[in-house]
Amino acid sequence: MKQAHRERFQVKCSHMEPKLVCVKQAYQMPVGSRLTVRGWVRSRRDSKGISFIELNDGSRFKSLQLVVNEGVIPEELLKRITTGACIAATGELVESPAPGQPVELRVEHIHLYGEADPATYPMQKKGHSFEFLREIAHLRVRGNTFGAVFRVRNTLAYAIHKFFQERDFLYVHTPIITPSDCEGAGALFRVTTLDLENPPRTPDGRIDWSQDFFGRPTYLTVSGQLEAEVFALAFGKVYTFGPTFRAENSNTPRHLAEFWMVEPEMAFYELPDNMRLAEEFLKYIIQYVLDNCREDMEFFHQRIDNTVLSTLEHVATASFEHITYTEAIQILQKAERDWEFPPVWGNDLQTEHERYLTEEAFKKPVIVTDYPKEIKAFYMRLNDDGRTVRAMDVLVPRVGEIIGGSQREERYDVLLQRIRESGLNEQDYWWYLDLRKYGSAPHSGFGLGFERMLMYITGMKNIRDVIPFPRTPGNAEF
RNA sequence: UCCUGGGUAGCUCAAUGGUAGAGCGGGUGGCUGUUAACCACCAGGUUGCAGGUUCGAAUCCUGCCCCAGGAGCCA
Repeated sequence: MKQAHRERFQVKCSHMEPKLVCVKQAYQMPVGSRLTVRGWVRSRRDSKGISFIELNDGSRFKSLQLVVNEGVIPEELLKRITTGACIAATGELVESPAPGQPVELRVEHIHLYGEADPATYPMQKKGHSFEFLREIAHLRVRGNTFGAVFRVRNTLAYAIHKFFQERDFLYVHTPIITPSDCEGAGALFRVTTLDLENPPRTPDGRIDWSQDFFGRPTYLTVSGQLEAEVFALAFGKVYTFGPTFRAENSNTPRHLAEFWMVEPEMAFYELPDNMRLAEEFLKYIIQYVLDNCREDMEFFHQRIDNTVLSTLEHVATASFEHITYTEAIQILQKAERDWEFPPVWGNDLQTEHERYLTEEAFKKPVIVTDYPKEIKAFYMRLNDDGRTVRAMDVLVPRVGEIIGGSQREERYDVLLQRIRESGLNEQDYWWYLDLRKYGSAPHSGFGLGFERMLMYITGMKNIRDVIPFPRTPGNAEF
């Protein structure tokens, strides 16, 4: 009876209009459904009287196997369906007789949207080096690794918004173009409409920036923090999530000239509250990716870094280590190690020091707080000792500093003093100082490098492989 | 920017002063409900660029360009 019912159902199905679905949906459809899927061919394998096409549309890691029996489509068309080609396929979803996939599509019809000449199409079935794939960033996204990277990137971005929105944070869009050198350090990209071949000059021969578009020098932002503080002192809890630009000539696997940063800023938060939020935040977004990108994460675990799943599961549950800078220096000085730079109180922690702390001393994320004021930014709140500031750096294995933050200096006189000490022009910070003059409050915040987080989660070793089109010194292709 | 290593076929690499090769990919044919398929044959090169040394340079020397890793800067 049941069998007869199913046969009748399938006959009925075969007369139904095919349903247009993505590959991810196709795997969830009942056997017997008539479907149309569209995507890009990963590979074609021919046998006597039968061909197998792997079709991927980016909707999930796994491709859908299309089965083409001889004579169903013209031989001439089949030959043009090669790796990289874009097609639509219509057919019936059937159980697969072979291991490797639960279901497959028995093809009735194929439409070829766009061919991909196999003699010149650079993506091969076999693995390529990441260095080579960077040169073809417009095509690398069709491969397994970059498919997984950018699905995880999407999910991570969503998790970040979800975390803050669930906690009543306001998402604020801080400006991309700013007049201020926020950190007081670091090279900026200048924004100008002046004719660089023949710029207007002042009587003493200098470039006359007053004739520039904004009537003053402007730059691409290196941080939205100062503007986020404005919003924190009106909305309480806010965050920014946007592009950030650094013109440093950094050539490392951890630096980009254009990257994305998440910067929460909270009124009434002191440093311990800030630390608690950072830890809760990291655990939440890691757990969200583990729960929602299982298939992609298993790929990273198998092919990229076989410690990635266990590390993330550990981080999502273990508590972070908390130490002060002073304690960190003591630990480093006691360590039996030949340091290239011996740890000395007053000097910044070197990469080798940070890695020792997080990878060897504690083997988990470490939050280091209360750095000497000389090595941190002017806006960080001065401790009562007068020597240290309420800074915090979150260090994680392999990536190093993933979060940098602090409690902000909310006392007008102290902040003014720090601005002057740092050699900054206090007039440039008039509105920032005003925040301390009118209704000031203790407040804190931090910055998370989005791509660094993505490296940590995926195990990818180079930051240029977790952003769609990396901008680094000497490279702005695409 | 500094230090180190590298640049040879579409890709990944070999050839250590003496005829530029292999695997993969590509083409052709064969075989097979295939799974990074398999077998055979074929095509494929300004050895990063410019000079120099040498009878002879992928190989040695000089300069430049590009890539990667480490450092600094930082997220």
